[in-house]
Amino acid sequence: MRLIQSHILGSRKPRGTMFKLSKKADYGLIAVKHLALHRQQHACSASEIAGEYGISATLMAKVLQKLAHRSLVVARHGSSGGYQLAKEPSQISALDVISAIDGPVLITSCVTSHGNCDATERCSVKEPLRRVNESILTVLSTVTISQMSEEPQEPALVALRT
Amino acid sequence: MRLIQSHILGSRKPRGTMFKLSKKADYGLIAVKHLALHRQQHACSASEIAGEYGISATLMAKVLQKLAHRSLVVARHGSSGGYQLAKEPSQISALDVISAIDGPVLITSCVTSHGNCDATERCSVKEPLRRVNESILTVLSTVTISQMSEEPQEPALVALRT
DNA sequence: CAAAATAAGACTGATTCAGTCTTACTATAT
DNA sequence: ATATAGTAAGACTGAATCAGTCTTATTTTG
Repeated sequence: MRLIQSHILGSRKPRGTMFKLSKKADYGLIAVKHLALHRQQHACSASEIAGEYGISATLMAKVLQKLAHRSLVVARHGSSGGYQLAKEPSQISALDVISAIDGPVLITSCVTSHGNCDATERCSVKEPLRRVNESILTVLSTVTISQMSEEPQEPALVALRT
Repeated sequence: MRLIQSHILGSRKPRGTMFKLSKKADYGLIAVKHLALHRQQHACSASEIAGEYGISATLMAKVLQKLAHRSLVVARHGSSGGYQLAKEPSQISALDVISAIDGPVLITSCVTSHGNCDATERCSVKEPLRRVNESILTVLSTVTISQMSEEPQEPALVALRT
């Protein structure tokens, strides 16, 4: 017998749409925000954070490992160890967290980091989509962890190249 | 023996990231842009458009069917039939096309159209992500098909609620 | 009536994602 | 020193989704 639905957030559900954060990226944001709130206190262990939000401890550990790899958090081994933010919450963007876990944010496979399509170039929407992609990157990099810990404030303006 | 790599754009490749348009949505944008360019001329058949970009005809047909369902294009049956845009290219946004094919654009499962998470609400990032989601919707709805058929112009400004 | 087109749905293989498990390593605290 | 509590890392599994195909029916023109 295998445990199918093991924690609150549940197993995979019908997606309903593309354009979605992976759950791991989601968990990463939760973890980083948690660390931001408990900053200056003790280091938080993966299990501690996981328990707080009803997420599997080992899964949260994996997420935090990736964040540590990208130097967004620092890990302290041993008992009473755990994770702490490596930077100020205002210096960490949502994009930092998401791309640390899921890799680069690209809305199409055409828009690679080198700018070339993965196939013969008859595709006519590559360039327009590249501009859309940049706008989304701008949005994600504008939102910081410290902002995510506050209430809504002044709307910022993001340039959208059309 | 089965034909594995049947058309130019190729079969599935490692994704490398979340936050990506489905290929069908991509094909939808290509098709709509094509129809915009050949506007006022004859109706374009699915096979005609598919052939132009090296995409499977039946697959392109399915994409166009979804677009017709959402009244973005109109279908004409019979020989010398095909598809035509139902609106002006300036009245069709990238968001229209993408959501017609993939469903509503939601960056997390938490951010449903009803605004409530699919699980117990300990999630602390739901509200910030909802605001990010809105910004992305704004970006996508700002880009029109007519803009995608032009060269880059003036940057537009999109409000980002932080 | 035949040809060419759309319409719609079932089906398949590949891929990816979420989550688990296991093993090894490391540092703290008593 | 040694037990303990933690991180580190990778293999593994089941489920879900996606891309694409195939088949059958329907509609319209010529």
